Amino acid sequence: MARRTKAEAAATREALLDAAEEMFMEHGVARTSLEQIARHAGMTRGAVYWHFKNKSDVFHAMLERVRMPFQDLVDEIETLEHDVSSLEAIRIACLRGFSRLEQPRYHRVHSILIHRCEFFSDIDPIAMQTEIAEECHTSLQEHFTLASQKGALRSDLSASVAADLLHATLGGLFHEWLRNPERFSIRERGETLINQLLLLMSPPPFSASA
Amino acid sequence: MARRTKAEAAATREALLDAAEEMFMEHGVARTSLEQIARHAGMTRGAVYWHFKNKSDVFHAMLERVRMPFQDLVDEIETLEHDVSSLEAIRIACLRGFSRLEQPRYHRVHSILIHRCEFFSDIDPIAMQTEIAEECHTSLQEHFTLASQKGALRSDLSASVAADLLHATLGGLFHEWLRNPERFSIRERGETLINQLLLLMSPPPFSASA
DNA sequence: TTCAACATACAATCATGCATGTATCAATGC
DNA sequence: GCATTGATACATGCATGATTGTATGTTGAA
Repeated sequence: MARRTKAEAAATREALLDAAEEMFMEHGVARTSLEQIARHAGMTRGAVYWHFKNKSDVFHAMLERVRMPFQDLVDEIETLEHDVSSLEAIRIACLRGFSRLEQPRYHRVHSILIHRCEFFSDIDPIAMQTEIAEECHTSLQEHFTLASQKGALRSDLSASVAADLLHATLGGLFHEWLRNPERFSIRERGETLINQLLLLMSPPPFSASA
Repeated sequence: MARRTKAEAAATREALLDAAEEMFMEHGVARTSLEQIARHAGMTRGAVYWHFKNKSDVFHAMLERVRMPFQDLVDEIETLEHDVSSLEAIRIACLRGFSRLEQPRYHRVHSILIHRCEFFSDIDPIAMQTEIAEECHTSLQEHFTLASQKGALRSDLSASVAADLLHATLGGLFHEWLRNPERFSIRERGETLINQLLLLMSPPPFSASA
């Protein structure tokens, strides 16, 4: 085989990334060779080196296919429905996030990023995780601050601590689920936990808060 | 050099494990060769292959040096001080755990387990993480059940959900800290979060609970 | 006819496992 | 008390296999 049409070339690129996903997932990034990826996609290493610089480049490209900033999830909701409270927006954004995570591709790539790769050459998964976490944390911070100003938080709970708490809970749930996704649905347990936590954070129904 | 005394041999074994810790931490498990470990300990691969079967064996031995079941932390407290409430025991156990994590060796080994190793040959870090997490979760479950029976929980909060919540929070905090340990003290932020969360979980001071 | 999109071939680098050395400690015999 | 001996605690050397990067083919589309 040789020169294909542009569309075909793009298709093999995607196929290579699909293959990389599956092999990374199954054997880990370090123990997956470019040969394995190529063969699993029905190609040779030549194709890989044509489309990508090296393994790191494949990895980056793979990650690029799944990005979901937390803020985007919130924005989406706020443009969709205008009159939701701050806490409710956060709540729904979390649920949306859970749903996305259960999609195979998102699930797999995050699992690879968290559990199946060490840093190698010019890739630093910790930095990537940090970036994702930070974006989420900042967004939570802002929305809890807003919620606090609106009196939607218990008076003995600061916006900052509330953000830290929810962020930690989300992170913990995320990791717990990624470790053994078949044990429970992150949508279901996630909803339970978030509902409960936000309920605990809300001001008591009949009590004058400061 | 050749045959040393037993004590000396044991010392080189420890030195090899120390070296392994540092190299794993710095370069990741997969990218660390036994040669590197040996050299960093001032030995050759001969010493490594004498004391250990292979890299997996080194890894296992390294992990064996840091074990801290959550239940042990609780037991320790309950034998130390008798009349602490269930929630208070949980609280103190968490704080103890945070303190241990800040010790360099615990910190390093957990960081390696979480961030610096993929599965390889007969080692499955995910299974190990699961084991640790499960032990902690079970223990929390029991203690929250006890607390609930004693009326130490809000009436609208089940022991099961409470355990899940705290467990998720602990896990999230743990991962967040491990990612960037220099950003904050897990003891300090941990204490703040746990205090706040347990406070939210406690029954309101003047209100008849069912 | 040219160049994009691959396949193939090749050299070089490592890491691993084992086989084999070797020096010293410790026990034993005398 | 001392020589002998055997096993211990390593060091060294070698063969093997796996991967990587690149250089060089090859074919079909435009």
